[in-house]
Amino acid sequence: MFQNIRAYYFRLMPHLTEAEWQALEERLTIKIYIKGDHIVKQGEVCNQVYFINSGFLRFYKIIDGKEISTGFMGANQYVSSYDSFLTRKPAFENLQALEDAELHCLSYDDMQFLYKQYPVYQMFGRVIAEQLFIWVNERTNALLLLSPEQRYENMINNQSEVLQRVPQYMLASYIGVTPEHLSRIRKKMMGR
Amino acid sequence: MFQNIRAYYFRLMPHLTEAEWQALEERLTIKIYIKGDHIVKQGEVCNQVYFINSGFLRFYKIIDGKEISTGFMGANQYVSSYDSFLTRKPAFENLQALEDAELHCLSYDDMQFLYKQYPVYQMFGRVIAEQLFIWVNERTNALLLLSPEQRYENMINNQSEVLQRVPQYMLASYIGVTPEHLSRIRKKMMGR
DNA sequence: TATACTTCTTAACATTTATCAAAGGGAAAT
DNA sequence: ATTTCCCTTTGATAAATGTTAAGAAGTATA
Repeated sequence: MFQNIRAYYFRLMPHLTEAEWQALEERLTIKIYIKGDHIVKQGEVCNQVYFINSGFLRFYKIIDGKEISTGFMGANQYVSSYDSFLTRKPAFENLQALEDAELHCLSYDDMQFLYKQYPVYQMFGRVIAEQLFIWVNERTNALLLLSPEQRYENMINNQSEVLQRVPQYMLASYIGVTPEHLSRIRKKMMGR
Repeated sequence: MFQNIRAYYFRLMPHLTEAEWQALEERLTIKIYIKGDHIVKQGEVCNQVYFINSGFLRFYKIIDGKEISTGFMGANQYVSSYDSFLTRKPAFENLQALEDAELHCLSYDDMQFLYKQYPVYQMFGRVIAEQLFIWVNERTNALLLLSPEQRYENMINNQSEVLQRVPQYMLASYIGVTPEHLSRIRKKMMGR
């Protein structure tokens, strides 16, 4: 049932015991979403962290009536409106299934329980937060230091799965340009 | 000697014991930097986390021969080239004292020791990483969703200390525009 | 199949921001 | 007091990106 997420945890924490794992496993729930469904809506507090067993998700928000995609995640990744989850404040973003998805869910209360009862999960929380920090930090640098064209090239080189699964107009807003401009960038890059 | 950082830790972890604190305290070292000094240089691995007891620091990097400031930090803040510290890879950024500074330092090895020996510090590492994530996440959103003018307004409202301590051309690169353009933004905002 | 719908492309034009150059102002040094 | 240096402002021009509108290509739906 939980092979993928189990492998994920044991890879991250090789010394995790079966007892510790079971304390987690018995708190996991499974949710199925179909394409287009919302897992978290802007304005709600996010009460879960999700492990993507299968499917493909995105974060997006509406600004001035326009959709702006802010992240894409596929199978075997952890995902959450983590700032909302941590601060217990309403989420700024929507989390949506771009393809049918099976998620394994852990609630905020259960996670706090695990933190308290099993110190090893403090380490898990630390490593997750560290990875998220590293990831967001890279994204900030890309937005501050690279041109839209360079950001698109980065995606081609490092996130080709996203390119294949996501319509171009979502990509455009993720890169920080209009769909029309991304189209021009692609044309300009054709020769290479 | 270590009142400030001590208060910081106990505020973050009210149940910290004296024994746990002392294990940390005896591993702290003090370093003094004068205005202009580099604490971490681009290309070096960052081996310390720093607590700013006094002074003012910035991160910056050189791109195409131009300086771009990527962060400013003042007293009673934690600071580190944290992605380099975590990944043990060379830092992408320079960390520099903009004013004379006294830093309290903890090495990577000592931190790993504390993580292993005192589980409470796993929680500390988690909370630090979580705070960093929330902070960088906000910055990403500002860069993706706000205009340069709005980003400058944000700094006026939320980081006025930075405005007072940092020359305008450093601010400009932090906001993501040229110094000339920031000057025009300021002119345009004069009326309000 | 026909129709509607969504996405992508293209073009003309508008706006924002960068670049380059020069001048002004203030602080530190002589 | 004068000079020098660094920072900021200003102006003219150029480059990058957004906006609007239209059409093309592909896909789902009746």
